[in-house]
Amino acid sequence: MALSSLVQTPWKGKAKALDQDFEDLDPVITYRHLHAQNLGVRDPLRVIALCDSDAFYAACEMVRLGVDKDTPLVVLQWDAMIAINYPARKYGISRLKKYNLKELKEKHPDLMIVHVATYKEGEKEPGYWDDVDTKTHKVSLDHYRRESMKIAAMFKECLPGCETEKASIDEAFFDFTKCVREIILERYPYLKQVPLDAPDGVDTRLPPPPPIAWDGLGHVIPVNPAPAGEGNAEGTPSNQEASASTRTDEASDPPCTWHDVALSIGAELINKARQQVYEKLGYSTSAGIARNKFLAKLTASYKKPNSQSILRNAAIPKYLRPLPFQKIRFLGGKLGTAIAKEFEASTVGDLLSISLEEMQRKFGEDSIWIYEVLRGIDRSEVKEKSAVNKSMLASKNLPTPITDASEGLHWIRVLAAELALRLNEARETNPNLWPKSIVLHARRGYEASRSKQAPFPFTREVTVDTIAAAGDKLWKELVGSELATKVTSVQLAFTGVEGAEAGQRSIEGFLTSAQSAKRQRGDDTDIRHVSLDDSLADQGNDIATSWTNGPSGDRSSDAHVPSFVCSRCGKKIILPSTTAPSVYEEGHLEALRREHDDFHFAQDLAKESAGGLVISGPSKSRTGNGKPVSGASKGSPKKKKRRKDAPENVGIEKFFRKP
DNA sequence: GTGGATGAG
DNA sequence: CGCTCATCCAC
Repeated sequence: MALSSLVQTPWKGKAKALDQDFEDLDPVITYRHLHAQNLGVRDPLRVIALCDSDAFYAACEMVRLGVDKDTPLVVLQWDAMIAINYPARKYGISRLKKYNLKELKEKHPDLMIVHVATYKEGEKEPGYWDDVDTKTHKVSLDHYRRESMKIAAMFKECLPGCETEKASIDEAFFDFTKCVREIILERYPYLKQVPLDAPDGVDTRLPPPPPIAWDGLGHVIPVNPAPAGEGNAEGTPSNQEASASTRTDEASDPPCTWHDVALSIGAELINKARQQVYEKLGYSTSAGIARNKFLAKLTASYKKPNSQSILRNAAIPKYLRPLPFQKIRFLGGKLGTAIAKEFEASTVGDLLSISLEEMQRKFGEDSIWIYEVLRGIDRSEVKEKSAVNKSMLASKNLPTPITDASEGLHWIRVLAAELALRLNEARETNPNLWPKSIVLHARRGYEASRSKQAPFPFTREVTVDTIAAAGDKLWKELVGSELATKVTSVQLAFTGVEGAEAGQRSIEGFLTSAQSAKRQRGDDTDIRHVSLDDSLADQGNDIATSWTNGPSGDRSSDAHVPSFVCSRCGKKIILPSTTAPSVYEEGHLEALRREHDDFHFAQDLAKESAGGLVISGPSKSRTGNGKPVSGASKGSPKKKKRRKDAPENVGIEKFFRKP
């Protein structure tokens, strides 16, 4: 019944109000809008894309194994399926169910079943083994992380000048607004000048846009979707990319706008990039193109795999209304559940009757974000993220809880080995990367997990031993002297991982100059060649650490107090005797010396860099644009506190423990 | 800075 | 499901 009132002819008269709940979907676009440089999130020609990799982990394994694209393949982690590629989904295999692998193989002889790579006791690097066992192995996701970086790099290469934000291991956002604007001006040069007879000067509405050839650009989500049960809804195979043209009520679609032109150009751009990624790297992807991030994300899932979809503004109302709102980013968790309960709602349409005031009364000031999102508005920006993750976590769940104290130390060592490998690999491209602190989490039975953390001093050579020693110390603080039993989960993490993020050349040039300067000085503070930890580092996960006296001269004349004198600053460095002796603490003097050396090294770096190299401090993410608060506090909603901005650059000394 | 909670994938 | 990552907040 309401249908007839919705099927109107919006292009008749002023093209306004496509739907009374959704304003702002057909704004007047003027020459001023087109020529403006920084309209940001309010730009009426904004174009955002979200691209994600189809069944990413499974795709990684397919590429690694070089199998045909139609090969059904699943990825296991112990006996759970963590990825199922699309060919395998045709067998009805789903993520949740547990499978008897024998039966599964018998039923589908061509199904490839791959277990993720694992670290194995005694092996230095993760690998693919036949005898995976959760009691002795630890999962490694390194391969996926590396492939993810390759894909991200290729997207950036294919899309120069586009803002990109890697949102997770398998997806990224792109802001095409700027490049699209340039292309529009190139293709339609008559828009460069405001016509002399324009009634309102730069504020004159743009002339009608040219017709859009959607062919090959993806699925254009229909403005008036076919009723459920007929037509090609999701899942129906279709070779045609744009499917709207077969419908009889096509005529009721409103005419295209300049924003639709912009979307179609965005679709061209992402399409080319996706093709490159597929051809060069072998990964199929799905993309969504829309006016903002949350809609782009939603749109990407319209048709998968290996496809892309476009959501015109005009299609937003009917696309959103029936959508279960808990599918929207940030409404999938407790907040979404609370909203569903509070208003007895399940779809976006159910919530459109809730006024902003009521929403805010129940869920706080910030829920204006929710109010807007339900109406297709999202002001969050596509923000370039640092290439390096700020934290690095290695964790292990223990199916059989720890019964012996030594087991905890064993797992810490395995986790430390992984962290060492990962940090050092990251340092290959970002040499002076370091974590501000190290954190150990442990959980007993089903209790909440507890954690302890400590600063992690800068050292150029990060070894298993350095990390394990720090981990062991935290372990003692965490579980104390009481017997470590019933521990069901151990996590070791680096946090505050950062370093120089300036251009690669400047970093390298800088390092070599610093090092050659050092060589010229004839400094002998570099003791890496006699480092105890270095000799141990080659032994993989071996725990054995027998105490050997350092090379002669390592100790001062005082035989009772382990110490040394720095040749650069003359300072006597004494090993603090605050902790009880332990096999894991025997390398401490060496560690201290290296640390002290690294202190000088970094000071040199800081001095010589003066303007060249930027050591970035923690940069605050601004929250003034209506973004959701992801870490919502439980209980009654709190008002958001505006925190003061931290200074952009933090002195390098902050990151060092004073020697 | 520390430790916990929430959310996404 | 197990393993990650990020961000926020009270302390």
